[in-house]
Amino acid sequence: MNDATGRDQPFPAQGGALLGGKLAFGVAARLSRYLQVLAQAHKTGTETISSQELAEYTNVNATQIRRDLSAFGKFGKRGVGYEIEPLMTEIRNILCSSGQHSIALFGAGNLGTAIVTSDVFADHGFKVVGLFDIDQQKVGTGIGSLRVRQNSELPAVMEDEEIVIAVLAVPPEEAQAAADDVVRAGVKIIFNYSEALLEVPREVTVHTSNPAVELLYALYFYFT
Amino acid sequence: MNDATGRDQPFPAQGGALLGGKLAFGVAARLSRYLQVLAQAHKTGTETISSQELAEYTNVNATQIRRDLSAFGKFGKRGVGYEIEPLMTEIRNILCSSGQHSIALFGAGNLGTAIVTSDVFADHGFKVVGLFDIDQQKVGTGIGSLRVRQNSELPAVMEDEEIVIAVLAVPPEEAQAAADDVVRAGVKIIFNYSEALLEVPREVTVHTSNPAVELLYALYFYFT
DNA sequence: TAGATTGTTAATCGATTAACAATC
DNA sequence: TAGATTGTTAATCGATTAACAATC
Repeated sequence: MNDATGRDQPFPAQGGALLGGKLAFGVAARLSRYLQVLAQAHKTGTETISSQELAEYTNVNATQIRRDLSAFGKFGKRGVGYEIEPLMTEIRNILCSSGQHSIALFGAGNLGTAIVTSDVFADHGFKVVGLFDIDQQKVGTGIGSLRVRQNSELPAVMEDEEIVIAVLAVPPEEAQAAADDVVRAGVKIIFNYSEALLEVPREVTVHTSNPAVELLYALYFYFT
Repeated sequence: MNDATGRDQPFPAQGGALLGGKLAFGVAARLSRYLQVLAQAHKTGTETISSQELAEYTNVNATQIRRDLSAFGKFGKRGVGYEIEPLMTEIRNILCSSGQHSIALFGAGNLGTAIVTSDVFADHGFKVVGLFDIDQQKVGTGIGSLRVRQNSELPAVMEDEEIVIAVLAVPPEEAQAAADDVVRAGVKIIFNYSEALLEVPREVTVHTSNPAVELLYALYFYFT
């Protein structure tokens, strides 16, 4: 069977989920969310989960979830659901994210400290390997097992570690300067916790954390 | 002209953006993101913005943006773009979010402190009116102009202030207990900064912050 | 077996995109 | 005017949903 592009596919074609072997944007985003829920359910000792339960936690329709997963194989058991651990492995393989990924964290203030001491990134194989701050008072001090470095030390750290991602936990007025530093050092993905708009070259991807934006439309649906 | 539902609409119907006077989910989400970018651009003193520029910052297609906006009126000037301040007012009206909204913040640790001292919520009219922690050592101390209270004081605070939103900035192992507290007090929207999965009644909406999820699929598109 | 849930189809709806006349 | 950008159309693609046979 051919997909809409008219070419034979290396994987079973399903409603355009795959474009020439590459996942469609939406599918990849949803698979990541499934993985997050699976990881948390796994922590609590749960062993199987149904598409219905996954749907409740991800706000993705249960049929959509079954359809997304069945594009890659028959991972479920009828009448039972999906085994969590094997499914996590499958999704990690599909997303090419089974390994460890090193990240550089900018900002050793309250937010940076909160990030370093939490598991939000660690749970998905992300490890903070460098912590940077422009405040000379903080440079040299330690947070957890990390020593705070100057921003200018990023290139040196990147000689030892392959760093593709930088997380900016700095005040909005410092965000652009930090972004410039990490772009210059060759980082390709920036996660921006500040509300500032960042100017970056086209090949660099910026993801901005936007709690207020999510609350705005949640409120809209609450009030109407 | 009728929309796909076959009923006359109180607003100009545009490709199903409006469902019986209520915005479609996707439209409301995008309008919120436009508002965030407009607010930041406004801060830097910019007065007009083109759909192309908005597209770069929101990762929404420029045609989509023009189409979303033109469903509510002709806000732009051909050859120039959109005036930022009036457009913000229009979008706030569409989203019914022109006023101030009070939020309760749980967790007076590093993350809670970072939130209270930043503008991410304040920029969109959200004001933290109550700060709560279960750590008795912290209760009574002050962060900014706020005094840390016991979780059990939430109902009392809600007698003075209408609080629809709670933000949970607590460790994952405390998140469910905090969620139970806020649900019991009648809060309808929870923003969860922890990675924990929360069990809440059907009428309560949970939004979970998921930086790692966004990085997972950003990495996928970087590696493929 | 009986109950539950997957895998899959088909139909509909919303999002995306290119293109371009209108007009500032 | 010339250049730029909106407002709008039309065509395509992906997401959503209900429904249900297959099967654990």
